Amino acid sequence: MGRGDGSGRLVSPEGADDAGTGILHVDMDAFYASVEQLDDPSLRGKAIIIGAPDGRSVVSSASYEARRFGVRSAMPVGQALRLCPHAIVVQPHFDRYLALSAAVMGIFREITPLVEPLSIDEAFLDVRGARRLWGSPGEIARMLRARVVEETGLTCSVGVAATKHVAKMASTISKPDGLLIVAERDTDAFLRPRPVRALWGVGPKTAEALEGRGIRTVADVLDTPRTVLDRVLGGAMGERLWQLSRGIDPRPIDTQRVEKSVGHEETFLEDISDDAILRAELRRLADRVGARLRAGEWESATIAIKVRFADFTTITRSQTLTEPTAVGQRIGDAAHELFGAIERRLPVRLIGVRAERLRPAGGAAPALWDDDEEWRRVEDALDGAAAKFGRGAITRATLLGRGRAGGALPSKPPAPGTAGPTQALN
DNA sequence: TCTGGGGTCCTCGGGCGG
DNA sequence: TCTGCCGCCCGAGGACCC
Repeated sequence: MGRGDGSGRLVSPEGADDAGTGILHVDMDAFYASVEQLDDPSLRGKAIIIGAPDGRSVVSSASYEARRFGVRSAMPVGQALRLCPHAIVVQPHFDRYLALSAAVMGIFREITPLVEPLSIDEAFLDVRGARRLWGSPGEIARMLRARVVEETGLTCSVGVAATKHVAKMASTISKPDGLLIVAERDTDAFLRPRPVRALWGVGPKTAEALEGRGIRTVADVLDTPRTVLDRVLGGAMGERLWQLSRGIDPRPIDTQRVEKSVGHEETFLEDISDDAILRAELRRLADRVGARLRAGEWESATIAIKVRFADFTTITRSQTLTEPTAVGQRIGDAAHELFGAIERRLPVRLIGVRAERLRPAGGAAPALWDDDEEWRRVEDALDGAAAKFGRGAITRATLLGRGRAGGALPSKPPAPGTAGPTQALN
């Protein structure tokens, strides 16, 4: 989501040169806030902040009326309200955002199949193959903006360029409700005056490191030898910056991005020292992670936990399992083991569980277990049956007492501690 | 002022095997 | 058999993005 306040906006005039372009970056304007204003007319034209009202919440999105007062995403809600005391805090409605996101992505896919969603509210489109059908990239961008506002009531900003990186920079500069086309031949002139902070991957720390050496704009980067960039930023980042500042970005539109990890974390309303509460929370998070893995038909080979202490220091610990799993119980066991090895000197502010190194569930079975209550019932049945008959005697019928679709039974019982429907029944 | 939750990618250091 | 080198994997932490 864009973080600007809309000042210093640049847009292209009708009929602007779009030679050599073909990549669009579409970014919805203040997406969550705009959806709330769409659904509740009494909020229109007002400063609104999307966030939970509790003490430790941050701003997820803010209307442009609030941004004018300096309110930004990721800012603590308390701070935002000091900057803009009349702002209305609205609780997020993620289901609604997802539905509108799906509608918008649907419009994109009617224009070209080459759509790469980047997040809930933005996507790259490759329209180079759609010219004959819809016109030039500039014409397609204008049509797309009109369709989005007609069909959803929401506005978006679009950058049109020869590469993903320049298209993204262009959409950011055109916000809100704008269109900026950067013809291929104008790329260098477009990039040169931009601050280094505008380059993809340059955040506060990298910008500080660069500015400490007098590198403030893209033009400065162009004047800096590659060896210096490598020394300051490391090889990978040095190369990326060197290329992006020259408008080099060969990344194609990736329509098939796969998840690499899934996790859940939670910041407590108050810091917690009680071991039992923290362990119970780890179990709860592990169950949610397991449910997500099963829903996506994934297994995870590595479980990681994250602990943030009262002083905001944050540590992570991870463990590679002997067998990949999607079972909440097993994930929770690993999380407890990792947690037990941590030296705790301070109360805990945040705790999280993440499953990494995902792979498709072994051989697999669709996610049979789509809610945790059912899963617990099955776990209980499994434990009960194992105690009574031994694990080797467990069958699907023993567990469920009714028929369900699924694969063959395992040839041997699962190892203790790894038993669960995903392994036991596939 | 007091810092969410979901992620990705990169770097660095240590262990290990050839 | 010992040592050094190299590549690879793993774990931890940090920066960044929305």
